[in-house]
Amino acid sequence: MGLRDYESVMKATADPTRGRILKILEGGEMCVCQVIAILSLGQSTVSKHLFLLRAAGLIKDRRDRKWVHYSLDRGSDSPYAGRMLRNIRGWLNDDPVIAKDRERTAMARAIGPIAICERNMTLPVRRRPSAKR
Amino acid sequence: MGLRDYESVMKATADPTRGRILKILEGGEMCVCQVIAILSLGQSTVSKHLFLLRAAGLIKDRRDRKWVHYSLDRGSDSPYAGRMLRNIRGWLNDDPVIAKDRERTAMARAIGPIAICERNMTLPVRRRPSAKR
DNA sequence: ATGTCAAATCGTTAATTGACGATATGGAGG
DNA sequence: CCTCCATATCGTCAATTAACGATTTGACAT
Repeated sequence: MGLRDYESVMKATADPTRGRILKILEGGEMCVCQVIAILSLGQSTVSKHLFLLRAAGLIKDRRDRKWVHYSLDRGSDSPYAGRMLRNIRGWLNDDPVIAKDRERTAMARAIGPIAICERNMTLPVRRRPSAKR
Repeated sequence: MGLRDYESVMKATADPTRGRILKILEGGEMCVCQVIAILSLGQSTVSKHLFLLRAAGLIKDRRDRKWVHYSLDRGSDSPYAGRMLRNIRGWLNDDPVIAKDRERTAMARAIGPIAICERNMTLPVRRRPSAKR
C-alpha cells in the first residue's frame, strides 16, 4: 500500500476518459460494448482503459457468455481505490461532458448489449433540433 | 469545477514526486531550497513540480526576502484540491520513501534555508552504519 | 546602477501515454 | 473440429511529460 499502489490508482483516475468511464459505471454494471458506444472510442482503446482501471482495483469484471461486464469495485483491496470511488461519486456531476455521457448511458442501458453489438458498437444518432431560418 | 479542474488536480497528485512534495509540506511550510535538498532533484525540476501543484490549487507560496516558501493550500478554491489534501494526509505514511523523506525533512527544518542554500541545496550526508566483515 | 543569489523559465532529450488498426484469444454454437 | 464474435493484446504513431542544464527574472545589498 505504498507509493506504487498510490500511483497506479491516482494515474488511473487522473485520465479524463477513465474518469468518464467511472462516472458511467456509477449507473451500474455495463457491458464493454456499451461503454465503447457511449464514449465513441475505438474498441482497443476502451479495452486498455478498462484494463488500467481494473489493475488499479477500481473496477471488476464479470463474464456472461461472450460479453464482459464491468462495474465499480467497491470493497476493493486498495484503500486508495475505495476512497477515490467515494470522492468521484460526488464530483463532476455538473460537467457537460459527464451529463452528455449520462444521457448516452441511459440510452445504452435501454437498448442493451446485444442490439449495440449488432449496431457495431454504436448508439442510434440522436435527432438534433435544427435551427430553422 | 468540471473535468478540466478535476484533471489538473488529479494529474498533479498522481505523480509520485509531487506526492512526496505534498507529504513533505504536511510537516509545515518549506522553502524551495529545502524541498530541493530533501528530494535531491534538480532546481528547475522541483520548481516545475511546485508550479504544477500551485496551478492545481494544492499549495500556495509566500515570499520572504529572496526565499520563497510553499505550504499546503487548505481552503483552496478547488474542491478537488481540498479533498485530495485530506485524503493524502492519511495515506503513504508507511511508505519507506516517504519515511525517509520525513527524516530528511526534519533535518532540513533543523538546519534552515540559509544554511542549505550555502550548501548548494544539499543536506549533510547521513553517516550510515557500515557492515563490518 | 550594479552585483548577487534564489527561484522561475526556456530548450532539449528520453520515456511514457493515449489513440488507432490489425491480429490473437477464447467461449458458444454448429 | 471449425466458425463466429466480443474482447484482449500487439505494433505503431503523435502528443505529453519528467528530468536536466542554461538562461532569465526579480528582490535585496552595496
